[in-house]
Amino acid sequence: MPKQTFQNLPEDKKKKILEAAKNEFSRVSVTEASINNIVTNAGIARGSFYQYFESKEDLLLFMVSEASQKVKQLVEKKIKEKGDIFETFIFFYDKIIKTCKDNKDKKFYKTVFANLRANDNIILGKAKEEIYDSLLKNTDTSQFKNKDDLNILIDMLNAITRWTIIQTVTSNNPTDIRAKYIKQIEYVKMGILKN
Amino acid sequence: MPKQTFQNLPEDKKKKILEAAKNEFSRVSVTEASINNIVTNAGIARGSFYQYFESKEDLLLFMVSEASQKVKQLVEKKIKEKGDIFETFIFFYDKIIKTCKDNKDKKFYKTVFANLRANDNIILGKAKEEIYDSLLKNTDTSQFKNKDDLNILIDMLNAITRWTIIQTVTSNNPTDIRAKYIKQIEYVKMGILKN
DNA sequence: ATAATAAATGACACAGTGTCATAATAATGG
DNA sequence: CCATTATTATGACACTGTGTCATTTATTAT
Repeated sequence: MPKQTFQNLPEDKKKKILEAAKNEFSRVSVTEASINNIVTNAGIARGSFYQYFESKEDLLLFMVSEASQKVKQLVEKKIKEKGDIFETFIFFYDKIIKTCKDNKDKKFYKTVFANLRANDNIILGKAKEEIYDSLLKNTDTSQFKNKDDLNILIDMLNAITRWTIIQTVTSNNPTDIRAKYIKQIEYVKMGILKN
Repeated sequence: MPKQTFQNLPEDKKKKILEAAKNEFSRVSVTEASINNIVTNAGIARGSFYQYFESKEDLLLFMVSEASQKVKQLVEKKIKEKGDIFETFIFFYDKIIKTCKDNKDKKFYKTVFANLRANDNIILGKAKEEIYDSLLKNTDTSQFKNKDDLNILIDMLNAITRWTIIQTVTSNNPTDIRAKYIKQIEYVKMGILKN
């Protein structure tokens, strides 16, 4: 998290810094991102950056955690509505894709998602565990063959969804990727084999 | 691919360079890896590195592509035996994990896998497409509800397997991760819901 | 032995890193 | 109001790393 010094800053200065950061993180992965570029574009001194943030990773995490928090709330609402975990994952997928495509942050999210580490989740930070717990607690398992395997199911849906999101954001024709995704969910529900 | 100059090198010199590289790539991701460290440990001049390789990415890809090639052959053999795609994926998983745990390259593979880009596959380079084609061609779909969805199934199994491999390599108690994985495969086959 | 080809070298100019002593600014209170 | 204290801003500094390239060294062929 950013240091107090950053929180104390006037809004327009914060905004300028975050904008410069967004540009840089849209250009390249966080590892390749240059703090020099950020401070130059934000019009602050190099030393100031380190007054505000521990590192560029700290800054990026802060930038995405707001969005994570929003998605988390929507997902929690959804699972509580009907307890349908499949529907909720599709809802989650659609929300993420919408966030990525809708606005001027498109490039930013594309770069961020494409450069996630192998075991990073789409949702980073504590929101991740909170969503997981919420799904565990609120999923209706009455139609499941085995209620004890909910966590296994969640892991599986997570893996599939994560991969699909990355394919979608990275690719050019996302429409049939979504269709594939829906089919995959269907197979998880009903199985691929004849009985 | 390494340049001809590298291929021409005497075996022991090649080996020394590859060893130094393996050390560095075990330490940090390829992005963070320092060519300086590699050349120092290999006892060659900085300039020489660029006589041998385009970049450090080039070098790393070369180092993993041999292993990829081996796994590819084993997987192709397996799918041709019985055409059972589920069994083949589990076989693939086991092979990869074995490669990772067995030998002194443990740290190397762990670092490599943990630092894959979001849309990198476990198998990199052309071996990836070759495996995919081989699975498409040799899978027995006679028991499938819908034979046309084989590619969708492969994508799904790939997403699950990739995620599981990364969890396994990254984690400390890999045993129950494998058990979970087997259950997930089972759900893909038979479905999670009661009929 | 000599020319031609291939391999090896490290200095060079450049870009970026995190730190830190110091300077500028703001806040507080007597 | 000024003096003191606390907060914020700055950029020079020492460092590590980058890719290039003209030059040197070694090898091969004739």
